[in-house]
Amino acid sequence: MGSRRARRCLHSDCPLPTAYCPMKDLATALSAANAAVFTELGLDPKHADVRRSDRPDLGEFQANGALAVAKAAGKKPQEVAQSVAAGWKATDLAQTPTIAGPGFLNFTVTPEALGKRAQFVADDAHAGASAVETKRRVVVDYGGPNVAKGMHVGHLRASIIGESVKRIYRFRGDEVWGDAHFGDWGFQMGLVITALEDEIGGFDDRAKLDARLKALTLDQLEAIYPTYAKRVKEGDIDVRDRARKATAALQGGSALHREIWKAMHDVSMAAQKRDFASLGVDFDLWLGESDADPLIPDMVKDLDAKGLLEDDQGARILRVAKPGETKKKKRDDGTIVEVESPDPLLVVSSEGSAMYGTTDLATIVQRMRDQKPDLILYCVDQRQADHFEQVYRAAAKAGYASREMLEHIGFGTMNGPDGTPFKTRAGGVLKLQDLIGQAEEKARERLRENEVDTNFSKEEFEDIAHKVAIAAIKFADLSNFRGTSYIFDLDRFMSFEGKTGPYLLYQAVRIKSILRKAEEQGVKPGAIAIEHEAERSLALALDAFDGALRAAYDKKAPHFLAEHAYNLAQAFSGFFANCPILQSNGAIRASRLALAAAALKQLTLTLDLLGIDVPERM
RNA sequence: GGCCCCAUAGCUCAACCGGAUAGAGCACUCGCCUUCUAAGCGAGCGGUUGCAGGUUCGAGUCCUGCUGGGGUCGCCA
Repeated sequence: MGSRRARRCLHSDCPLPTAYCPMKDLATALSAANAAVFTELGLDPKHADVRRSDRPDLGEFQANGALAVAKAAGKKPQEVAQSVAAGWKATDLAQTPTIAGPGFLNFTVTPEALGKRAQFVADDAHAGASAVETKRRVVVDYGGPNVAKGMHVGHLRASIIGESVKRIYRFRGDEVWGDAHFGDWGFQMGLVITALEDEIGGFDDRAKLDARLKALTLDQLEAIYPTYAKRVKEGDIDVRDRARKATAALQGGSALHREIWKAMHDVSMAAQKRDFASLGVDFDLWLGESDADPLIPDMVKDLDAKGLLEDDQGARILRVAKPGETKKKKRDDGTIVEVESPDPLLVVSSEGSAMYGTTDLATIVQRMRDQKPDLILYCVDQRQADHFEQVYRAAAKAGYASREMLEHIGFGTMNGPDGTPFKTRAGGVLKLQDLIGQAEEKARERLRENEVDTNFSKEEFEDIAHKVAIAAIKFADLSNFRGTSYIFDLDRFMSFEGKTGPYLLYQAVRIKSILRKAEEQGVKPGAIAIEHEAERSLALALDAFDGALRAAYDKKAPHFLAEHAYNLAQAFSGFFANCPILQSNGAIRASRLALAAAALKQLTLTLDLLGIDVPERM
């Protein structure tokens, strides 16, 4: 099981399968069978889709295409539904559908089909998940740490969502590179270099500079940057101009500036790697904006040769608006003018330096050269949507990449209880490590209260606390649709009750405990048979994994998988409460044990796709 | 001011191509540990989907207008 060849469903082209092929999820199999009936009746099979029902009291699956088709065929929905129902042949998949309301078809699958499907999930290395039909090469750009800023809560979403998207794409068979894309090349670098210059009174004293660079820490960079950024923001022209010149010097190749930059880069990189590791986030490429820098001169020449650049107020710009695309814009003096929209991409600043759009464009060139991707996903704050639109259009105009293969996976902000972007009580930015620390402390408290099976070693205790903390933080984030902002409330996420990360870990750990005991008692899993209502619910939950995975993949939205993980955990919990495993005997015990093992495998896998690790005990 | 996003139960969030009685969790009320981890399970309570129109067999979902909130509008990223 598990090889690519073996994963192909032999019935995928079969018009009316005579036997249910468990490689397909039940909704897909029912849809195929229903489509065959539609075709036989001369109805458009695209309306034959069957999905999980909103009305479990009437059936487990539903098809409502009869209503849509009836309109096109000029028939009554009820009549269409009746002819479809009459056209259904009894198979081992489902019984003839029942008709309800204006023409809804309701299906109930057979216990045999459910058992076969659950058995497939149990035996399958991918726990019932399908692979993509055509593999693509995909770069996922996420995380976006900044050299001059430590990781704080603002980086959480980019890291958490991007990591999950990367895992989802890879799991379905694409070739995927995650790239951290460090913010290590823009104006900010000139700014911190200028700040350092002020601090040590110039760069003339070589020994002094060396000593300072040697002692440099990320904490210091973090302290310097906001101070100077604030000065510029508040109108300090002198600092701004010096920082711009320093930026241009760095990018122009000044050895001194590069040396200072490197010291800052290295100290920051080391600290960021620790933070990412603690979050369970890993990259295949630890590249940054600076790595695209060598490509910029040739790229600018190329853009120029293609006649795409224009001089404008001392800068060089690339227009990306199509004819007629304009917007009204309010100027500082209050007058309203009509300008092109989107704004042009600023390629070379009046100071001669590269802007972040320039770097992003050059990074596309770089990726097309090195990874040759079919798709590049940018997991970045929604507020940068306009910026990416500019860059993508510029890339398309220059012929570097098609517009379709560049996609911004935007997400909303993480807000505090007051609904504004998250701050600490003191009004500052909460560091990532402090946040994780707070979550871990809550986990420790709960672990101490629990007293179950508590002969944890110090190491295991800390490991569990960490895993619970990360699970709480990540699941809270990923259970919201990424596009909207959400309110960060650590107490709620760590409440250990309800729809939380810890709940999911708890369910997984309970299954592990049973499997350990089964092992000790020499009980082996056996053929799955679905009899009890709770077994049925669990099998249906296991079947739903692939649909959730495909939705998460297509929409680049991990919350579909978060939802699935919760549904599965709940279905297992109901099964656990109603269907004794080790207390039962014979074939029933073997079947239930196999179901439990399948649930654990799929739950662990789903959580892994969300970037969440499961401890052995808790 | 232009453009984009959002508004769903007291709170935090779901709802796939427009489908049936809009779902979860928290909070609140009640029941369940002699039984594989009670961080659990079951039941109840809770809704004019911001407002007003429109499209249609059918609208939380699509269209128009309005109200409220957020974001954004070239030399930061």
